[in-house]
Amino acid sequence: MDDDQLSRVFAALADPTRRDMVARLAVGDATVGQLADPYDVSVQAVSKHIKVLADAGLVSQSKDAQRRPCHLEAEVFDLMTKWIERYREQAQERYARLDSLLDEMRGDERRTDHRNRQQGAAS
Amino acid sequence: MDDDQLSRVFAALADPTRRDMVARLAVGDATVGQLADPYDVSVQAVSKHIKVLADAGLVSQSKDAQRRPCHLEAEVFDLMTKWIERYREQAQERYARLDSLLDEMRGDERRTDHRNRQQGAAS
DNA sequence: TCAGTCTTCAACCAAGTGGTTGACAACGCT
DNA sequence: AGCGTTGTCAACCACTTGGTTGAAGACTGA
Repeated sequence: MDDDQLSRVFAALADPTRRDMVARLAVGDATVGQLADPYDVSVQAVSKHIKVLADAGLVSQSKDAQRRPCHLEAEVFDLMTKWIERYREQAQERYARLDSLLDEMRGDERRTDHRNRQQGAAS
Repeated sequence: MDDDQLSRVFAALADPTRRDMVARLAVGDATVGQLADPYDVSVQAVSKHIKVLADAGLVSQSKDAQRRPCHLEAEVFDLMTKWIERYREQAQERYARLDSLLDEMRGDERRTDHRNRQQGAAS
């Protein structure tokens, strides 16, 4: 199921430390130790983070003696982008359609009224 | 600051049920009850899910008597897309740069740290 | 072979998450 | 006023998660 991977990818990127690592890896490959360096957490914790990223398919690891260089897999990003774009466009399209519809009937009551939304929690 | 919201957005979309709701809301606004209908979980659970989506800024709620119609906020998707695109492009760019570089020096070993990956195991 | 380096595995812990049920606030309808 | 509807809040529970420490596997180098 593709859905499952999508969940893993989103979950993986929900953590700021892991997003940071992705940013670091976008610059170039790095070993676990090199990735762990900037943070003051244990190497084991970083190793776990990498495992999460790898399970999501965002990162792959190769072997270099004891080292395990991490490499960013760019393709998986497409999976996300596709999902996002799909619903963003759909929503915006609907928005536009609605605008013209409201423009037409101006004052008629449809059972869906957008427009008067009011964000509750804004800090 | 912004980083925090990005975390919330990714975390919100890591749940398949919530992604499903976003898909549903992309078609048109819906009340909590309408959103809860397709799933066999309690309305309270759905209410919680919506709260998560709302906290992430993906959804807003308006008032219609007792009802709380949910509305998809398309703008926040851009935040994600921007983040994703940034690192995807960066990684792909690096990839291309590396390819031509390797093509040039074919076997020469540079001491520029991030160049020495072994990349033995591709899928 | 033996010490040192790099990484992962295993067990554990505090905090967070998705689910439940019960209570209740807010509202429309008789 | 009283009832049914809609949604949220609060407390609780099982499970996951991000962190820790300790041990061990895999490899290099003397």
